[in-house]
Amino acid sequence: MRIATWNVNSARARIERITSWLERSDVDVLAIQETKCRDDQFPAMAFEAAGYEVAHHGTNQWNGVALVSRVGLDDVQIGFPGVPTFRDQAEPRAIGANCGGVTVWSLYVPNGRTLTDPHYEYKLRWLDALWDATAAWLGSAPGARLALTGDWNIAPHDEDVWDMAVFADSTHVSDPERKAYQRFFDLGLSDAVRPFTPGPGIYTYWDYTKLRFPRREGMRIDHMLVSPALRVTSGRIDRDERKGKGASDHAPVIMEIE
DNA sequence: ATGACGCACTTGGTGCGA
Repeated sequence: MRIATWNVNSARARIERITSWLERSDVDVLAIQETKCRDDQFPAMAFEAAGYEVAHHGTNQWNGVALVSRVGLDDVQIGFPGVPTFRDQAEPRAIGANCGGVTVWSLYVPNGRTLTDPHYEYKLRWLDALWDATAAWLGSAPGARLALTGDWNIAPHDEDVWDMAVFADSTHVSDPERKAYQRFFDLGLSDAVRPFTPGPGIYTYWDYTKLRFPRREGMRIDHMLVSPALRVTSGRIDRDERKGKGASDHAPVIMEIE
């Protein structure tokens, strides 16, 4: 089974590019982040015409997550237990479902903005709550087939950004964020894609500004974490999809599992 | 070549992104 995750930066603005990529890439399940629309605005029919079932969770122009699958889409969960709020608002940042026997989550971790912004504290709370939920899932079902995929908004190691000096005192590379991410490995999860795409210089996101993409100045912040029951046979980052007019600023990340 | 931000919105300035 082939599973992918992709922050598309608006589902509506990029729907033709997304469905074209899906068919070309022979992907069974795609976890989407930043759909930037309400449920009634999500272009579900375009996915259905391509043979995929659709589950979307979006409330306004911000955030928004979806799962599309051609191997089943059952037991859809909107948010995870204990998902935190920001300024008393529940944001659409997590959707999960059973896709062909694998519980796949599409996750859009809060950005954090700056180290002193309330959004940063929210980001850490959000990650802790996701960890608690994951620990509970794996605690009750140690053999669970689980994939936590999405835009984690964390560069786990220094080599996951092109220049650490540029990110001094920025989010995405701070110790608390990296520790919050590393804790997931304590649960037995592993990075499905990194063994197949060793760095340095391997990224999943490039800023639209300052010629970051052609200069190969990016960040590795989109990750797929999998439970021990999943055997991963390959992984890749589709850098070509970042090329050309109308690209998202993130590239799709793909894994193949048995 | 892979090229100089893009998307959304009670729409034209502002919020957000990383």
